[in-house]
Order: sequence, then structure tokens, then C-alpha cells
Amino acid sequence: MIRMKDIAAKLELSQTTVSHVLTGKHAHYRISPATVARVRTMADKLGYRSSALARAFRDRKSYSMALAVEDLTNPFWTGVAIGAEREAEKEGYTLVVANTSGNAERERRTVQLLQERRVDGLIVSPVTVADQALVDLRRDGLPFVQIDRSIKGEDIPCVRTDHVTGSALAVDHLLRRGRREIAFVGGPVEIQTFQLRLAGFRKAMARHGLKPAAVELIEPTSKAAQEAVRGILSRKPRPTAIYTANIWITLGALRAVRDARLSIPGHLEVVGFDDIAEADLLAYPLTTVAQDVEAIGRESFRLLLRVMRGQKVPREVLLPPRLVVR
Amino acid sequence: MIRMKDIAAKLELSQTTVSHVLTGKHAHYRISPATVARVRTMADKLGYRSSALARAFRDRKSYSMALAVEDLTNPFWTGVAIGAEREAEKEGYTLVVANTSGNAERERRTVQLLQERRVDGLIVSPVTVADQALVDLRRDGLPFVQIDRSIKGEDIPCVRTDHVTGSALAVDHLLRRGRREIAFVGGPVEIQTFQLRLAGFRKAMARHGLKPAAVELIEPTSKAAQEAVRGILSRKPRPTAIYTANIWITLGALRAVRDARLSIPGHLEVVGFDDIAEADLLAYPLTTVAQDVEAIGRESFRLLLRVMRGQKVPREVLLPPRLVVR
DNA sequence: ATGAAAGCGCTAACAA
DNA sequence: TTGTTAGCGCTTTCAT
Repeated sequence: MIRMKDIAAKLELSQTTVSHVLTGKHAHYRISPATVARVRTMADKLGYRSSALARAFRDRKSYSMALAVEDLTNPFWTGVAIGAEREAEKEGYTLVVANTSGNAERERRTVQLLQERRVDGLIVSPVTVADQALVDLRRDGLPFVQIDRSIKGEDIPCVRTDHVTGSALAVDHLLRRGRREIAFVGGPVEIQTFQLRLAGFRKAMARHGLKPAAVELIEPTSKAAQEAVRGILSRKPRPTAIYTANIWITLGALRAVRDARLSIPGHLEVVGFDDIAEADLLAYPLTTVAQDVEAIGRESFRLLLRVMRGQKVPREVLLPPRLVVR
Repeated sequence: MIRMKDIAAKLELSQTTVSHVLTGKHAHYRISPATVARVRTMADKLGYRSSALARAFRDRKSYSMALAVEDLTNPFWTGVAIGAEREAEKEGYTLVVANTSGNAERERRTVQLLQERRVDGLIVSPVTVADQALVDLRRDGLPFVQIDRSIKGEDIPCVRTDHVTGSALAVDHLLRRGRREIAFVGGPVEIQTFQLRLAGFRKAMARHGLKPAAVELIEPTSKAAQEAVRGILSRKPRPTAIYTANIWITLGALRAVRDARLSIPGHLEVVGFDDIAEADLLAYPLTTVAQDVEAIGRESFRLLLRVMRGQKVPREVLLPPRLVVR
């Protein structure tokens, strides 16, 4: 790898002068145009690539941020990553995407690794509400913001969709369609996302004087949902609607409906949180509560920058969900 | 940020001794157990996090690799990223995922950035077969391997699904189902992926003495495919099958079939390259040529390691596709 | 208009 | 068993 020193040697200049030119500060240092040209030409000819590593080391600033998420298989997280990455690029930062697999121990290791890599800031989706790794991060003074979920008892900003309102959109839609016996299938309430979506569901139902037809909290996988919904569908009386709190649960529910040979919307309706890009091609009409995933990524990056600059930040940024009726 | 120096000062030891302990080399240097314990305790107490940045700088090795892909919205690329990331972690590397948006200029910038970050190696999917940025990379001596596509004229290893065989699987399947008037809808042949899939299609057809019912090369988006397939469906006679060479094209084709109110498999059949996770829930039975996406990521990482170690590597690693009949 | 020197945090060669 | 020193590539301060 070519270094400034090599260019300097070839040109019989000092490394300092080369640096002045290559960092674009030649005007300030009043380097002669001839020298500027010579340096640039030589750099080009030798294929010089400045070492961001050396600069980061010297500056004690890596110009990189990390995004630690749960599952890059989920379009929600890829969307977030794309949004954050775009914003990062615009601001001259590199975004490192790491995944925690929704596992506390792995999250701890990931965060530690990123800290050692000296990322300048971190966007993270806490695995649990009592996340020691993040409390420690706080102590270490690494700037970070939370995404989608937040830990208890610490005043750390969080960007997320307004899950409570999202659930209200779902419930109100179903009621408008005349469905009053609504079952909820969600993930464990240890994951704040599901807790909020469930709370929103209960609240919306209560507002209309209704009780949930069922509340099932399961692993947020298609398989578990398929099983759970199979149970729900065999109840008498059968609920006339199911509100599924996550994309995998939605898919599992649809599979259960198919297995039971029931029809949508004839026998029941399904509304799911998270939009599905191919929803218009599904065998069943599916209404969804869609999140602006890229905005979540973008806003959390912006928020992180503000935190790093010591600017005032809101404790919570809530993005509005949108109902996609099908 | 706490440094070794700080620990040394507190303990009235030399920084070197602290380093010996913290890097686990105390046995070799015969550091006393008492000292070892003291150092470890103090490191813990102060919340020491070693600087991977400083180490990378010193070692001129960042222990990071990059994966530069086109579009993280496409499950193909996320799958590849997940596979590569898993392997990277196993080998003690951090994987940086960057995206090129399938754009030559952006790819050039991305590659340059990664080079400046001093990644130890690169896995990249060339935007075109004549990719100057990659030829230059070669000259710079940065180890890299290609994924899914390869540039012309340079002997750089490439990992990909056997697209030609994949197309044969699709054609043979359609013929088994009695469809002989098969149209091909693919992306531009400047993208090698499509070139190979098309070549495989033509070859398989020729083997059976058949001519393509149509060959449409379009932008690989759902929208463009929907438009193109609309045209194909209005031809007389109408093809009895369509082979779509990419996930977005497949989705667009299905939308066109829906718009034309045709039925599958009644009026025609569709086989698509790339599997779709929710295919079983679609309104149309869809057979696909599935790729082992994680294997592609995993194998390219392994191959990259071999390149870096100067071991002998195959010029091409072809992974078998798999037909998923529905 | 150009250059010398110091220092960022770490490790390794070498000393003691 | 522990310590001294040098150096990785870069930027900046302070000369000249």
C-alpha cells in the first residue's frame, strides 16, 4: 500500500506537504500550484489510497456508525438498514450493520465488538427492556439511540412507529367492516414492540366496549402462528377477525386459514402489522398496518447525530403507521 | 476511553505488562498470577475496551471484510449477506455490507471507500462485465472474489449458482407438464446473471428442438415485467408458459396474469428464478428455481480466505440450483 | 511555501 | 518477571 511518505520520497518533498495537498488544505498552507499538481499526479500514478484507518486512529473518530438489529431476513429491518445507510452516506459516515439475532448474549458480544471497533455511535434495537449491555454502554459514554424498542429506566431516545395507534387502525378497520369478535396473535410481551401493539389493541377494543375474542402470545414465527391460529379457528364461536402483530405471524395465520379451508373475507378477516410487498398477489385479501421503515432508519440516524453533537433530543420519536386496505 | 496506559498507571506497571496480560500472552511472558489478576480486575473495573482500531492500524490488518452487493431489498442478497456474515464471524472477521445499487459509479466510490477503510478482502458482485473499478482493485492487490457475476478477461474467482442448469430445470419442468411454447422474460444481458440464464434457456430449448415463444429483455423490475408480460399474453397464439429470470420479474409476470384474468395452470404456467418465501400463499401456483443463497455467501467468504492466504483456488464455484415445484 | 517533530493506542523485539 | 523502545500512517503545531 502506497503511503504519503512514498509520494513525498518520489517527489523529494516532505510528507507534510503531501498531506497538505491531499487533504485539500494547500490553499491555507499556500502550497505552490506546481507542487500541488505534482503531488496529485504522483498520487494518481501510484494509486494512492489514503488510510481511513490511520486517520481514524489519529482523530480518535472512526466516521462509522453501527446499526444492530435482530433479523435481516425481515423486510422491516432491511428497510430500516437501507434508510439509515442512505442518511449515513449523506453525512459522510459508513454504516456497519450487525445482527443480534434477538439474543441477549449475542447482542452483548456484538455491542462489545462495535465498541472495540470504535464506532462513533450506535443505533440498536434492545433485545429486552432490561438490557444490561445497553446500560453499560451508557456508562461508557458511547452515544446511542434505540430503535423500535426501549429499555426501562434510562432516558435514551427511541425511534419507532406508533404501535398503539397502529393497533387502533387495525381494530377500527375491522369494526368498520362489521367484525367485532377479534382475536389477537402476537409475540411475547418481553419484546416491547408486541407489548405496545397488544396494549393498543386492548385499548382500542375497550374504547368500543369490546373484549378480545382471544389473545395468543407466541414465538413470532410462521410455524407457531399457524399452530396458534389453527386453535383459534376451531373455537366455537369462531372469531370473525384476527389481528396479527407481526409479519411472520401474519403469514402463519394465513397458512392456518388455508389449512382450515376457510375463506377471507367470507369466514373471517385478517389484518396484519407490517406490510407485505407481494400482498396483492396473495390468495387472500390482506389489510395491513404499514410502517415507514426507511423513515425509521433515517430518523434514528439523524437523532443519533444530534445526540453526538450534544444537541437537545426528544426522548421518543413516533412515526405514524398507515393502513393499507385490501 | 480507557487505555492500557491508564490501567498501567493505576497499577504502577508498564503498559507492556498490561498488554501481555490483556492479550492472553502472560503464560509466554511468565507474568505472575498476582499481576495477571490485578490487571484483569482493574481492566474490568475501569471498563477497558481494547481499541481494535489501534490494533488494526498497527497490524496493518483490519480483520474486516466487505461484501458489496446491489440491492438489499432482494432476498437473494440478504441471504447471501447472512451466509457470508455467519462465516465471517466464525473466522473472527467483521463483515461490512455495502451496496452499489447496481450502479457503476456508485460501485467505484464504494470500493474506494472500502479500500480506504483497509478492509482485508472484498466480496463483490460486478455491476458490468467490463468493470474498471475491479480491474484497478486487482492492480492494487486487494484480495477479492466475485459473486454471481464475473468480469471479463481477468482470472478472478467467482461463486454463483449454476444459472445454465437452473434454466434447464425450468424448461424441463415445463416440458414435462406439456408446455412447449415457452416465453423468456429476463433482465439485460449486460448483467451476466441474465446472460447465463438466457443462454441456459436457449440451450435447453434447442436440446428439445424448440424455439422460444418469445424473449423479452427488460429492466428487472416488477413494473417493467408486468408491462412486458401484458404484451406477451396478448399475442396469438398465446405462449403456454413463461419463464421469468428474476424475482421481481416473476412478481410482475404474476401481476400481468392477474390483470389479464388468466388462470394458472389453466391458461399458462409460470416458472421463476429465485424462490419466494410466501409462494405457497400466492393466488397462483408458482414453481421456482431456488438458489442456496446462504451457501453462496458462505462459499464466497471461504474462497476469499483462501485467496488471502495465497492458496490455490478454483476459478469458478458453481452451486446447484433446486427446482421447487408447486 | 515547505518541513520537522510529536502523538494517537497498541504490540513485539529486545533488555534487564 | 517486568520494562524500554520503536513504529504502524496520518494530521497538526510550530518552525524555517
